[in-house]
Order: sequence, then structure tokens, then C-alpha cells
Amino acid sequence: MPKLGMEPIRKAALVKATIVEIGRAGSLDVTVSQIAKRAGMSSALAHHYFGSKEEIFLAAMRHILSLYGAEVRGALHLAHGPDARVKAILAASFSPANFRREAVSAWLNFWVLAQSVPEAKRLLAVYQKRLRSNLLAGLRPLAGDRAESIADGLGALIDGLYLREVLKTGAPDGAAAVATAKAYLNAKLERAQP
Amino acid sequence: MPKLGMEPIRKAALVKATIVEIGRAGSLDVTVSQIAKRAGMSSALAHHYFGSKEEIFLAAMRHILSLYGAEVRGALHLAHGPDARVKAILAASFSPANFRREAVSAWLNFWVLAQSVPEAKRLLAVYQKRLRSNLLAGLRPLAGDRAESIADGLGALIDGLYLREVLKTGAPDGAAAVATAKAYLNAKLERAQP
DNA sequence: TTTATTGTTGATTGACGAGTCAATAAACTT
DNA sequence: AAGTTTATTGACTCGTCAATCAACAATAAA
Repeated sequence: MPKLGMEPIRKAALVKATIVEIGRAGSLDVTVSQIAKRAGMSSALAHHYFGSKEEIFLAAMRHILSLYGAEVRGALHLAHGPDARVKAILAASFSPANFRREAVSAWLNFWVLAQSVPEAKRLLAVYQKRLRSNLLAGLRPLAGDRAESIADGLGALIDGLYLREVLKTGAPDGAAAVATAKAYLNAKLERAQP
Repeated sequence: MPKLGMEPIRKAALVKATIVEIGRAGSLDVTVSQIAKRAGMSSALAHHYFGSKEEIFLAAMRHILSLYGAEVRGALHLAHGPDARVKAILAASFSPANFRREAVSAWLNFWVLAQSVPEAKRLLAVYQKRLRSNLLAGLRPLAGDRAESIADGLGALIDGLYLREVLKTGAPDGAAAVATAKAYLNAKLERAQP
């Protein structure tokens, strides 16, 4: 039965299962056995590939971050002009893939993890820095030296909209979130809603 | 040794200790023994007064919420005029008492708790509703029917600023947070920084 | 065909933690 | 004085869970 080259497959399955389980539980109170079971293997195998529960969590976090990063990069690639680039970032941030219950819950819990696990904190800091620099690139031509303060506000607003999604019932409404963020942007750029 | 009327004293000590311990750990991974020890009693006594760990957490959450509520109410009492009232809410939200490491960490973790404990979710929803209605009362005279969207954005921004505090190192900077929120407000009200 | 190498799990270990209980003691009631 | 209520804790139960291990299976390399 054992076919070779299982490692990447198993790891990917575990990462995916971890995100699902965190979403289900709404917290990091998830056992390795639960994760392994959902991924269709024994908990011993999960330990075999990842070494520890913390490593599993970090891998899941990297995965969420890289999914998000890829989406932003893809959207940015298609966008021409500063305004379009900023809006592309917003659209990617609240796209169905990222702005879904599971993922939002995972983000929230990774924030918690960042308080006690330095590597998690580092990863989240990288995300924040990249988001900021992406926003800044688009905003600078539009707002000059006010770009920094707009970017910081917009970044916090995005995170806040994620946070608030947690309390909502029913399916996430990415469009509404994007609208709120765009309204902020337009107000800061002192122009009417386009 | 046993003096009567200990219950409220013990409970208060436990609630306080809970917030400190959650702040220290950065998560809800805090044992009843740790909490009880910090509060200067045995874990059995903590169970005696609260029944369960979950009840202890909920009591701590109610405490944080009520501290915040009291601060807002106090600030609102002194504020005259819609503009002053909105600013009072911002000032209270980022006052040193509320916007400190421990409290911020507690808030974040209560958000996580809300995902799995209905009562926690309820409490957080009450907070959100009150914040919204307080903001609305001040914004309506200033912005008419745009007040709703401004209040929602401002609410999310406040939460986002709390969230971002988690990653920061060093002492929290309430003034900067207030400045960001005020900048948002001013932009939405289409006026220069007063 | 032996000998690694990789994949896999059931069983076990060792630690830890929530909640209970029995026992003790002080204070208040009658 | 006897009985009741409140305060308090050390010791214990019972369950859970991360991590390890021993053993087995299958493929690849020699």
C-alpha cells in the first residue's frame, strides 16, 4: 500500500484539515487526533510529518497567508493604475476564498497564536508589512504624503472588518465589506463615490 | 480565620486575576489553578464560587465590558454636542484603562470565546450594538442618513485598531489610535482636521 | 535477494488539568 | 450550647491529549 512521495500529499491534507477543524471549533482547542482523522490518517503520522502540533498550526498559518498573498498578487497583476491597484487589494482581501467563515476563524486564532508563539507573530508581521507596502504603492500617487496615514487606517479597517465577521450569522458578505472599505478610501481621497 | 461576606471579594479577585493571566498567556490556555493562585486562594475555592472555568471567563468578560461601558458613559456625560459625544467615545475606547496590553489581549480572546460560547457571543453583540447606537446618536445630527455607514465603519476601525495593538511591541499608543479614528471621522464628514 | 528507505498505525507513556469531596474551622442563629 | 451556614483547602478522580515507540508493510537500491 505505501506509495512513495506521500509526504507533500499528507502535509497538504493535514494543513487543510487543520483549517477546517479550527473553523469548526472556533478556537485552537483542536486535537492532533481530530486533525489527523479529518485528513484520513492516524495522529502518529501527523506527528511523524510535522513533529509537533505547533508546527502543524504554523504550517496552516503559512498556508492561509500564502493563499491570501497569491490572491493579492494575482489581482494586482491585472490592475492598471494606482486606483485600480488599491481596489484590487480590497477585492482580494474580501474575496470568497479568503473571506469565508473557516478562513476568518483561522485568521482570528492565528492572531491569538501570535501572542505566544514568536514565529506566528513574525508571519503576521510580514503580512502586515506587505499589505502596507502594497497599499502605499497605490496610494502614494493619489494622496502624496498623506498616503501613510491612509494606508494605516485602511489596514486596520480591513482587519476590523474581518474581526466583525466573526460575530455575524449567515454567509459572509464580502461585497458589503469592500463597500465599507471603499467608502473610507473615497472619503480620505476627498471625492464622491465613483 | 474565615470571615463572612467573602464572596464578592473573592469573585472580584478572581476576575482580576483572570484578566491578568489571560494577558500574560496571550490566550485562554490558562488553568484555574493559575488564576486562583494569582488571586491568592486554592483552585477549589475558585470552583466553589464560580462553578466552572467557563463561568470565570464569562465573569471576566462582563467585567471588561462593564469597565468599558462605564468609561464611555462617564465621558459621554461630560460631552456636549454631537461632535463632542463622538469624540468622547473614541477617547474612552482608547483610554489608558481600556487600551492596555492586558485588556486588549482579553478582548481578543473573548472574541475567540464568542465563537464557541453563545453567552460570550451575546455579550459581545451587546457591546457592538451599544457602541453603534452611541455613535449613531452623535453622528445623526452631523451626517444625516449617512450616519449608519459611518458608524459601521468607525466601529470596525476601532476593533481593527485594537487588533493591531496585539502585534505592536512597547506600550500602547492610545493617542495615535484616536488620531487615526478621528482622521477617518473627519474625512467622512468632509471637513479639514479641526 | 538482501538491505535500506519510506509509510503507517495501535498501543503506550507521562503529564496535566477540571471538577469533586471530605474534613476543618470560624462565625452567626436560636 | 447545639446547630447551621459560610469559608477554605489538600487530596483525589477521571479524563484527555501530545508525543513516543515498536512493529509491520511496501517499494527502491545494492
